[in-house]
Amino acid sequence: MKLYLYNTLTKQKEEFKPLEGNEVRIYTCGPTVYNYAHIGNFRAYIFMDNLRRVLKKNGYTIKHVMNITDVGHLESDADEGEDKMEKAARKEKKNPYEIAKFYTEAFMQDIQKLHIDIPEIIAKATDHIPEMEQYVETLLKNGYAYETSTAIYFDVSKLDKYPILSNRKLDEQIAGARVEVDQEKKNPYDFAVWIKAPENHIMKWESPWGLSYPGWHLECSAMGRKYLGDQFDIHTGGVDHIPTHHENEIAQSKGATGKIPAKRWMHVEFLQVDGGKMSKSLGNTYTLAQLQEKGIEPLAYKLFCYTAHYRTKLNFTFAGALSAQKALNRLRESYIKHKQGEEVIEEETIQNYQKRFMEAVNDDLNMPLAMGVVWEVARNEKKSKQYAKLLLAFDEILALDLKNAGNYLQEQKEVSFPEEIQKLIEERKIARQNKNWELSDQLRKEIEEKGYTIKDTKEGMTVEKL
RNA sequence: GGCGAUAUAGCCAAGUGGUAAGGCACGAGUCUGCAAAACUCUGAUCCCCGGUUCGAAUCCGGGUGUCGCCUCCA
Repeated sequence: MKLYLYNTLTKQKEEFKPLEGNEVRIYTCGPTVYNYAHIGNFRAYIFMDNLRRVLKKNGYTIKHVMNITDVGHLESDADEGEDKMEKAARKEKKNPYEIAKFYTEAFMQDIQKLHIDIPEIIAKATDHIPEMEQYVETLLKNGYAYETSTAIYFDVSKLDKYPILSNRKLDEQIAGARVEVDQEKKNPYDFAVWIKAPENHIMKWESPWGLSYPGWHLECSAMGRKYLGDQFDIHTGGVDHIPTHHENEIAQSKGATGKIPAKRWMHVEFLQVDGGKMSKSLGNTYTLAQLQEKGIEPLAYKLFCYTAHYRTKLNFTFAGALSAQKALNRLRESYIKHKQGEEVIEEETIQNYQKRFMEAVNDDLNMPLAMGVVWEVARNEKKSKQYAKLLLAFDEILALDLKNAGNYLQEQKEVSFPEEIQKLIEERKIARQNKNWELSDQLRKEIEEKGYTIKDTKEGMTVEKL
């Protein structure tokens, strides 16, 4: 079956073929570890995981690099402002390395909660300073960079075309630019690849240009090249990377190797919150922990992401996430029922579902369409072990940990109750045995008012915390 | 101001020329002492105007609305 993926570079879906053999080389722009990652960030990593899994399902092997930015990401693309790492360090009164370590670990834990596979290679920027330094030297040697009193700048005027990912017209942009242009820059859009460290800068390294630190774009170029070569298959990131970060990565690569580093560029659209933009100032950059506090599992958030295609904006609301949570539990229950089912389904029917599912995910990762197939199988009135198995096969891509569905449902039921509630439950059991419905209903009301929900089933009463 | 998206039932969202997937919510029914849960059933002609076509949600032109980017963010 053919696999189609959209390419930002050509603005169209293209049939996917690896550059070399059966191996797909991917680079993903990872987190800047100066704070907890928020659900918007995770939309991008869920996408990354979907991509990996779809490629694997199509029989490819993967060599995937994700960077951890622990230095050099300034507050502004205009090469000014503080380094984010140092700013966070000052705020938390720690050193930048402690900050990086702490938030990298937090990030990795969140990734695991979401059942996102960790890429084969995790590359920390601070572990690759020599490679970056070398990259700068290459750029200088090739005539694509120049030194000023404050930095080494990339000279965009040396390129045949800049920018190439977006349609910005630079002249018009400059007129409205709100940033001061560094007088030493040759062109307003030249960007710093290597920055000379001011006195009070904490993270800095000895180099031919004095104590300095790398520019943000440089790390991805240098590490991508080190692990994946001059040109690799796919480069992923968020749409916000298009106009600056990826544009500049391409510029750097053209300067150093003469090539565009990736054949294909894939970008995830933004997550919005309550119909508008997500930002720290609005206080709506929720973390996974904050979702969990409201009873939304990380995997429910993942399922929520599957309601929209990755190239469209997705509007997050708590109501929407809550319904995803319900849907997730329902999916788990459906799976369990199929697992216990005895119906025999024709192999052709199974294969047909399989085919429709694969066609959906192979069409530029159309998860909403794929979920349509998943639900058809899950809610099929014929309960069959074959369907259970099929759902597990789908889950190799969805990664909702369906095989442990029973455990999740069990956990939700096995919360321990305070003594007070326990007592009410027992009283109600007795009332029901005596068919004292009035008392039973009254007790149920009491229990529900204290935040629990009761279900009377054939097997007995179950109580869950809301 | 420039650039770019998008507009499908109450909400989320597939569908890119042939009589509108799916999820959530609502309503009805089955079940239940009652309820909840579960299960079954039920709903839209696709922002507006014009054009192309035997035929358009789907193509073209023009409006309008919303959102994003151009400044840090995935």
